[in-house]
Amino acid sequence: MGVTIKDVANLAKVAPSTVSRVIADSSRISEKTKKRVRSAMEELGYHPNIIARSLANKTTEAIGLVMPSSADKVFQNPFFPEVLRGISTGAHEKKRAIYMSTGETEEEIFTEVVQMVQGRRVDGLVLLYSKVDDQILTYLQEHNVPFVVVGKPFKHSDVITYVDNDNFKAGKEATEYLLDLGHERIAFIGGSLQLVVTIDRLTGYDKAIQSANLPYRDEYVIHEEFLQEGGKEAVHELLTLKERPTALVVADDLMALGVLNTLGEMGISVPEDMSIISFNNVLIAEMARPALTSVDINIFELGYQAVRCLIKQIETPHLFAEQIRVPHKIVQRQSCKKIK
Amino acid sequence: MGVTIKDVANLAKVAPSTVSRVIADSSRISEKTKKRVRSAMEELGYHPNIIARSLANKTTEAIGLVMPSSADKVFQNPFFPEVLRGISTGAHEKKRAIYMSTGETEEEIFTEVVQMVQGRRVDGLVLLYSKVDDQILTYLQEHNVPFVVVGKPFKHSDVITYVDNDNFKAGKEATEYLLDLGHERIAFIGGSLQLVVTIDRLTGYDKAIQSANLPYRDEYVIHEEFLQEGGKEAVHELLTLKERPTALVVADDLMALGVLNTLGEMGISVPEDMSIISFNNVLIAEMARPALTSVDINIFELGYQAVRCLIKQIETPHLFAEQIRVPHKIVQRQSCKKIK
DNA sequence: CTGAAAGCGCTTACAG
DNA sequence: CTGAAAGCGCTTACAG
Repeated sequence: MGVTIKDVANLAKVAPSTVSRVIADSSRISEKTKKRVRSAMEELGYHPNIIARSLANKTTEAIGLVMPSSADKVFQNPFFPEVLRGISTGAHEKKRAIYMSTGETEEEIFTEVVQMVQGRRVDGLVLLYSKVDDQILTYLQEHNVPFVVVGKPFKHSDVITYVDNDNFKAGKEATEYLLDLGHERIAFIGGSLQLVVTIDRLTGYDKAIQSANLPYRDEYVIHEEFLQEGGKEAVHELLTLKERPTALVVADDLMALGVLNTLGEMGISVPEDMSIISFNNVLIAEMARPALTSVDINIFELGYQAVRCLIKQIETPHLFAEQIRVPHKIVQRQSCKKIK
Repeated sequence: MGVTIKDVANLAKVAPSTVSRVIADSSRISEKTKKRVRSAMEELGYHPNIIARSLANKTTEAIGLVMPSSADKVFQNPFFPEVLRGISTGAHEKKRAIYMSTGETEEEIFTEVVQMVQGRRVDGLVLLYSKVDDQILTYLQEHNVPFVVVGKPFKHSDVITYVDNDNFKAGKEATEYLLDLGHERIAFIGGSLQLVVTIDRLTGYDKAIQSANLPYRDEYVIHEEFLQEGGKEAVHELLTLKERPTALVVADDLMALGVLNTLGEMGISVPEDMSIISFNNVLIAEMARPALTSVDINIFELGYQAVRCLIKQIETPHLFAEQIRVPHKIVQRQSCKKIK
């Protein structure tokens, strides 16, 4: 192990700098020497040391991925592999490698990001979440590191590049869908209020309720984790109410699955006694019984576009921030019904 | 951006080498100067350049992940995020970062691996699959790169470190489970025969069939992709037979889901007309209707142990190869029934 | 079109 | 316990 540019230079009888230029396919080198150098590389089985190159020219051809904290839980939600699939596809097209953080707590992840950035391991980052007070985002902004966020930044969204659905509109449409079916007691089950996606969808829900001249009910808005367990908790809370809702907007399929199972255990049948519309439209939405009507948010595309934007930013400095809206679409299945 | 060891050295009035030793917390430096240097680092907001360190000491604190080809498809199977969760947890415990390949074809992935290795981007690799003729594995062996495989290597398994279930036994037990229910016409639906996991489970199936003195039927063994589509194809093949099987051993839950859906479409009910036992025990096994009896192979643990072994190998050279068996367990649900 | 030299930011024998 | 110097394997002005 250890064929270097020098060995190639010796064999090809040129200077190391020439070899370097051949690797970069510089137009200033004659075809003849290029050939000679290349065959020397071939003969020796030379492969460039990317680390050394990175140090010299300050570029890594790698992008970093920042997961939300509690990665452990994140991986349980099918959103993640799907967005990763989009990211991976985009990175592959642009010949970039992916570098992943593995921290569990917010603090650890912050440290990792600093190390990625200052350690010059990556040329830029994609944040796989967007939350209200994010020290990581602030850090990246301050240090002028190229980054893009999947989701809408809470603040300064006009100067930050991001890829997102129109979650306000999606939340509104989902709610209107239930309103159109005649429901008037509609509850909202979302994730943490720290997550911008929750805020946006909730705002859309509010708007729809308000436009329909229905009373706003505090007790109809629940926040839990984007996991089955979260859905379960939410149902328990809602069913203690005197005036139970007849329909639910659930901000995540996995959560909706928990809702469904818990309702089932309690003998409440969907969609007869309760209508449900959820978000993401991952495989489990289709598999659930009844199959879930769900808002398809095009997760793959979110990841794919995020990487494209990031690489554009890395390649052309001082680019203006770019905002990309990925369209959504309600996919109707069997979890909603007209109210009697 | 750009505080270096030199800046720190100047401020602390020591040599750069001393700063370096303080970073490494060398015992040869007095507490007094350590303190001085550390406060200088603090004051300047110093963070080590990991790339430079890697170049100097030839270590990266990162591990590489090699996906099976067609990563695009792999990400659709819930096996992947779960094994990644284990890997991420293990990597995090040992403070290693994860580097992911993004290639689509075998050729591309091979190139990426060579670049990771020769480019010194990673200290070692984990292969997330095991197949019959794997040039990547051969390459890593030849170049003495630390690596571990999730799954059993086809050849030289005694000198390669790997983490796997006892898939022979698991395949045998799954088949015996059906035999015990009185089934005699049992088919096997597996993945590509290039994958060792398929071979092992199939061999176990064969063994069980043989031990039960049942005839071996070529037409009862089908190979498809580990996707829903694969399950669908398999069912279409099996149902053309004159003597249809009454039970199926399916080597993957996602595939089993495809089987289930296709049988449903054809009006064949599970478990009344057909029993199914599958593998992996991911969420969809539990969600399927009927819920699938599935062999839990402890995917998280496969990933977690793989990383632990890898890091052990990296840290202690010339270690003997290690083989780890992760236990499996049949989880009974509603997809199997005694034959009438 | 090509080469000699400096530099990227660290680490690590070697010397004292 | 600390420092001066060489080196890790590249790239890139500068010079010719």
